[in-house]
Amino acid sequence: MDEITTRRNYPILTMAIAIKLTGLTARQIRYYTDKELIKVARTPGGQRLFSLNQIDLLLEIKAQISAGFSLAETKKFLSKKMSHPSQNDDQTTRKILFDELLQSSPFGNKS
DNA sequence: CTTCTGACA
DNA sequence: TGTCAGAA
Repeated sequence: MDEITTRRNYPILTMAIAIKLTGLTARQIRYYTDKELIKVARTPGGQRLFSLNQIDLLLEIKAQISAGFSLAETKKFLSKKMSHPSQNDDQTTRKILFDELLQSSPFGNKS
């Protein structure tokens, strides 16, 4: 596991930040974490702390729920996602973004 | 002041 | 899910 991955798993983000970054309500975030859709870290005082990766998972949960999936289905979906990290790593993502750049015109034909 | 839990609508 | 109370 490289340093970047380790840092992206550092749990230091508060509820307030998670709310702003995901657009979800505190109620929803607590509900999802309680349902173990994702397991978050806690401060000695019991406050939830999220890592960048967990914020990302929250966004995926939001997308799944918005798409009409149940919590149970979303939970399975995330489990599968976790078991196939190679499908979503940086190299793959960068190639996708690069290919998209190649497809757009380099001559600013769109205003 | 912010977040947590449990509970009721 | 929203919201309220009481505690941390």
